[in-house]
Amino acid sequence: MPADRSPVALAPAASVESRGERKERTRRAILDAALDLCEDSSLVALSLRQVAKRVGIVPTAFYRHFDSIEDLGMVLVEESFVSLREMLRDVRRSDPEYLDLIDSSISVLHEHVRSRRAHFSFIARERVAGPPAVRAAIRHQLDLVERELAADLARLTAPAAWSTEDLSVLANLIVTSMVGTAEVILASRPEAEQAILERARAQLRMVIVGVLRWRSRTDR
Amino acid sequence: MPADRSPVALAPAASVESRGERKERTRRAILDAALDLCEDSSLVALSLRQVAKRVGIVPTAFYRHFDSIEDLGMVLVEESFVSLREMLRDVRRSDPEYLDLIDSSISVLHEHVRSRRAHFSFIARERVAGPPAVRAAIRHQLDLVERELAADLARLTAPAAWSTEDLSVLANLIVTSMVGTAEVILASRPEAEQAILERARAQLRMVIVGVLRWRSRTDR
DNA sequence: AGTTTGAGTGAACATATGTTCACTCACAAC
DNA sequence: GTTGTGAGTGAACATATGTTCACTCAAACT
Repeated sequence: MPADRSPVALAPAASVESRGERKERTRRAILDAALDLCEDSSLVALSLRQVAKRVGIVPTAFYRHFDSIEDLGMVLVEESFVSLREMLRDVRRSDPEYLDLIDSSISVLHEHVRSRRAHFSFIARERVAGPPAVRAAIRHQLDLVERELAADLARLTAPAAWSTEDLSVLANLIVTSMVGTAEVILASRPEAEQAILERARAQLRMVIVGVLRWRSRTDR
Repeated sequence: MPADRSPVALAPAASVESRGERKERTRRAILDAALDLCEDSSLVALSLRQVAKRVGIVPTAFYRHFDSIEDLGMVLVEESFVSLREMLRDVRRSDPEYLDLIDSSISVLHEHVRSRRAHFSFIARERVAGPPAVRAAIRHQLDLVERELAADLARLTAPAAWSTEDLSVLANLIVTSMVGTAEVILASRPEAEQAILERARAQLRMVIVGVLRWRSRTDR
């Protein structure tokens, strides 16, 4: 009875596959199952046996791929931040179709949150609720992102007008509101999504334009 | 052997107590134990037996007070928002000692997060990681707070300058950044706290002053 | 005084969990 | 063709979990 009524199982099974390919396939299946299962709880409430059952393997086989659920979690952090960085890459390439960089950023965010929903949900959730090591890893990654953004901003603004501290604060602000917006999008019912996006745009506009004008008027 | 090496147990045991007083005491002990235990995981990873052991009662006695852990969680939501509203009350009474309302708000936030740490931690965590019903309850409460803040802001600003939609967006922005700041304070090591507070102040100043000036310059 | 009530007990259950161990047996290397 | 490796198996374990049931026994009510 390997047939279990699980919506997310192993894989469509490629015709012929090498030993390594097979292993990679179940590894992916484990990661996907974990990502999916912890979406309505948390990594800390996820059991090894749950994911094994979902994947369609025996619990012990789990150990061939990961030492523990926490170990699995650390891999998911890496993976999720690959998704997040892909998003940042798209944000940086300012879409010429949009006049406003802020509006296009929200669109890109929305698009990526939709297509990589599980990853963004994972970051938002485990950032505050995950096992300590996972929490720390996520915070570290977010700090890195923040620093990169500060460097980007330094290139975009007049060097004299902004101190590195100011840039750092601004970068932190933007990253924080980005995470917040992602959370709101994730929590929103699909039909309310457009309204929420419009609101997010208005908010980001308020903040960024406000901060920029504030800064340009301040002497120090 | 009722003596268990648990740092948070039942209570110092009042001299003579009525039946109802006794019940209330263990009820409180259960709430406190749950609040404390789920701090480094989540409600979804909290077991009935854990809290029973911590309190020093037998697992079945738990049912005399709550139907389930989730039921307990709903009570903790109510309780935590009492703490949050106490903070808001203190924020509204703008401390005459401080010139700047923003600075004083951050101080009040800091003070309350310290004294009611478990409650704020609970809200921040379960908001995204709790059981669905708990998540929904927290979101609902935050929406209420947001609406009240919008009403406050309406009283504080020129009626013509701000549309209700704008006020709503601004209120949302302030609540969001309040939650974010609380999270940062909760996660910070004590010795870095002052620096973090200074940064939070700078950030809130940027945002609020920026938004205000932005708005006053906009015609529509 | 006698009776009722209900917080807390203790045993028992079915089930879920992490982890171990010896095993199979298809693929890869020789 | 023989051999070895290592992903996946299946049984077994000790322990943790939610929930039940019949119980105690002191405070509260009559």
